[in-house]
Amino acid sequence: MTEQRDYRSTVFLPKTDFPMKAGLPQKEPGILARWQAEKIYEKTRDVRRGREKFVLHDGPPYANGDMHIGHALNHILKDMVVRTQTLLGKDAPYVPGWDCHGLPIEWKVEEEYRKKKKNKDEVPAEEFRAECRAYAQNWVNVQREQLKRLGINGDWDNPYLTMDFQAEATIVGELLKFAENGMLYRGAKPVMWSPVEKTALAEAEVEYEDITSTQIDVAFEITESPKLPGLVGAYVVIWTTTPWTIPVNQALAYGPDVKYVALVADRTYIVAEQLAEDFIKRSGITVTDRANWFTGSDLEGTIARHPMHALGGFFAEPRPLLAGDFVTTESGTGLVHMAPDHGEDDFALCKAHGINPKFVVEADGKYREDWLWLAGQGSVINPKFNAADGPICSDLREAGALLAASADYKHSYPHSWRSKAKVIYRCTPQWFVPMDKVMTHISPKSPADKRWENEGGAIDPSEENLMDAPTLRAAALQAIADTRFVPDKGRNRIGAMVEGRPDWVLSRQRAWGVPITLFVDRKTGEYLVDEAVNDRIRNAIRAKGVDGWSDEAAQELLGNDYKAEDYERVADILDVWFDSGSTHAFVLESGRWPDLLRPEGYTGPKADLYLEGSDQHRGWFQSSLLEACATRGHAPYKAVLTHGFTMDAKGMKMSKSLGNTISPLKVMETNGADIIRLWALSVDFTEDHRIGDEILKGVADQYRKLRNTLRYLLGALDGFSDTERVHNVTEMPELERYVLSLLGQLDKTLREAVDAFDFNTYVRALLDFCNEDLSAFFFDIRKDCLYCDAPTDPKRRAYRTVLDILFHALIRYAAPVIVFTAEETWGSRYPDGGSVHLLEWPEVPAAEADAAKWAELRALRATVTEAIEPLRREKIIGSSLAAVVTVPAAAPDADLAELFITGTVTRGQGGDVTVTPSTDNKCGRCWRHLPEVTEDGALCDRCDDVVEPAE
RNA sequence: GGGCCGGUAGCUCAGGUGGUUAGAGCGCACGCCUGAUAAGCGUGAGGUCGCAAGUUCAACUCUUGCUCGGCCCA
Repeated sequence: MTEQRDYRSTVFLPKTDFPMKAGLPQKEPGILARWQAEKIYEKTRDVRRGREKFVLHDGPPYANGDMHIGHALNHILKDMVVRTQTLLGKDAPYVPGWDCHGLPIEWKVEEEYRKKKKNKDEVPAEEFRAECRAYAQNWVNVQREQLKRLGINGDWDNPYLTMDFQAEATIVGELLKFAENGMLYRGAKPVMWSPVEKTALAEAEVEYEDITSTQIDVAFEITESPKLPGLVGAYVVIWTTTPWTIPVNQALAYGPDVKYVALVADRTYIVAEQLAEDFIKRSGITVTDRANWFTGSDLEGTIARHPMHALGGFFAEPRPLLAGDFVTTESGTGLVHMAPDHGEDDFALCKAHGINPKFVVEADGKYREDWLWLAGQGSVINPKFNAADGPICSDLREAGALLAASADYKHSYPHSWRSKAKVIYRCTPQWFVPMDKVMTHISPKSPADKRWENEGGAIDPSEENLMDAPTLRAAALQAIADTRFVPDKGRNRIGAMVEGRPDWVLSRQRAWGVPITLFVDRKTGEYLVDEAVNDRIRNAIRAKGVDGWSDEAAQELLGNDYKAEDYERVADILDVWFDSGSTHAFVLESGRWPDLLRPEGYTGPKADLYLEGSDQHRGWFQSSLLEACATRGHAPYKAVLTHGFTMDAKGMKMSKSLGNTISPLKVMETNGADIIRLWALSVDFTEDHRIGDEILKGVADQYRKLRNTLRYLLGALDGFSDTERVHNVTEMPELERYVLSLLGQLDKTLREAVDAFDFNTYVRALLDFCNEDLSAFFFDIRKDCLYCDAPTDPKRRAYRTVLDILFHALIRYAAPVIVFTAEETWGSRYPDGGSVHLLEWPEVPAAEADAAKWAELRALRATVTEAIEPLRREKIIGSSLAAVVTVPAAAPDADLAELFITGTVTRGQGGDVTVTPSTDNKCGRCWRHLPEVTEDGALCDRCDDVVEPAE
């Protein structure tokens, strides 16, 4: 036996400096710094200038606190949209923004005051607002750095802030459009009011908590009853958990279909039959007789008197019994006391009967100084005030009207999200946007227009009234119908909300926000609509921000035609949702970001896409929709994409108190931004989804597989140049053509996924292709070719050509997902090749392959590998190359030994696959077992040809 | 309490209009290779499709109830 030679040095192994271990947390900041230095965002704009636009309009996060997992998910999705659209060749600018006004910031600043023992009410409003501005700006800066770190490509140097003077002026301008078009009215309605903050609250600013309240039963004596005269002198019993509303009672309500009974005890009491036993238990009365069963409608026209009627005045007025559909027999007495000041049902029912609110409870929760009962007392949310031994109950008891009182009623009750204090319904003058007023300034689509749009089809009868009456509600519903929703269920959700929502309460009695810049005529109560005045207002805000609206400036703003003393300057500020609802106006239309502008003559929605969490159906999607429909007649967006919420590993909501939060900042520190990105784009974001250690570990594994595919490509392509390229696909081996056809399929799948914003499918298809078709199949089979064939061999050249095509395709597909790794990979192959993120979607060469034949071959391949396994187990063979395989004669025509990575393959008579150990000697270079090899360690013919000329 | 949405292997996800032994990737176990090497390849074990009724010849797929979770609202 001749001496065995080591042929390792003659084998063409992959060669690359690209490390297997990523070290993302260390590497990413460096790549980021380079992008910033090279102004990658501006470069992206430059290379796409003039192309078809795709405008994703950023929904502004609130400038308060660190980035959390929700921000990360949202921005990664946005970045993916922008990057994939850019990859497709579109000009897709991204201008990030922040929501800066509002109560939470105001509260933080006030909190700091309290720490410094400073009294907020003594600080001038302008100074206070300046501190709010600084506070917001600080968090904008913090979040901006955190979002940049995620690899989000945007115009970070020029974000939009709702507190920019330009923004504030535009918001005021939008408000004045509402005013000019009669889309504002001042009304009184019970609104959620926090006596602690002394302000009305938005629904989003209220949270519900379980509390225990005092429940009381109160008797109202009947003085008149036209249908049931026998009831005069009897007492109707009402039940309430808010004793403090009794001093503002103005009526009583019964259920017209509810069955009532008169309980004879010391006096006669009227309650719902079904609730009688509960009442008897609570009050402890001894019932001697039950008489007079009747239905609620028999109470029509009945009048009672207030228990405190002896006080005279308001309390001596009659209390009518009114029919209310909302009265149920689930709890209480089946009779409800009505205080239109303090309940929505109460307000509506009383209004329908001409009973108006009295505005008795003041902003701080105390009764008015001139009120006959409990004047100046309160606060009404104080438990002691409402307690069984509190002033209300004591007075009622003394008047003989208190039948029961106990502090044991558990229920869910609204609280302010900031102060955690109880809130109340309170009637106050507020500014509203009417949902159901016909908008004469929005020209309705004529039936003819509509028919034209429907391509000659008939008019949908359900839409006919929408055309006739373009109320804000109707216009919004039409806009919803015109908008693409991804996923489609979002349409359903926002549609139901808009259909049922009440008028929009715009006013807030706070300091940090955009003013409702209206002058109200003190005599007529009408607000002033004057183009010249409005111009001055807009200019003042543009110059000075919200501080431009002040008493000092009033006369100047009004000009010479009006006297300031004749007008009330409205001091309320706007609901912050109006701010964010107007972002489309000051971001997409202002021209401050020229990249966002649409070409001359463009009409319709300015944004292609809004993309936010599903909670924004009630928030930004809706406020933007209403704002735009009222001012422009259509939605500001063509499509709305919503994502679900991120839960912990068990699917439970994350909360600080549970300690199950996962900070994206921490994940970036330990795993890297590309890992969070891959996570966000792997999960089904249209639903709620999870994150946790195990999940992140899984994502990191997927990342490693993908990274290694890229690393292999880099190594295998070492030294590849155009001279080696095989230009004609038809000259390539069938396997290469097959893989190219698979790449073509992948390309199609990915394009469709981009169009559908289905990033889960996108990432999965990409990873599966890398793992299954490349690593476990193509690369494995061609290992021998790459390592051992001569560099000039046509097969090897074709293989490397396809690897090059794959590299250029995959690096582009992967770039929007793992933005840092893609850049690292690209730079590793093309150190002077610029950024991978400026490239366009790859052109994949068309390649034909017999799909059915290849499916058969791959199935056969699986059978063969399976058949080899027993021999391995019994240690008969190790490498599959040492296996000799017999396959059915009908097996497709192909180089089977090559495909199976085995020794010789022969076709047998039967349909079975059999495997035996090879008796051939093993080539010392390529390790294949071939008959021509004279002894183990000698060369096969191919290797001999390759090695000899080189020596 | 109401509206809407969801619950398929350890993890992430596929499973048009109901139809044979419910799939993939990863992970895991075991093995191979030692020339992608803190890599690569193979084989295998994992699921009463949240639970319970019902409709049907037949349900992961339809209906109802329950349960768990989520968003929004009260």
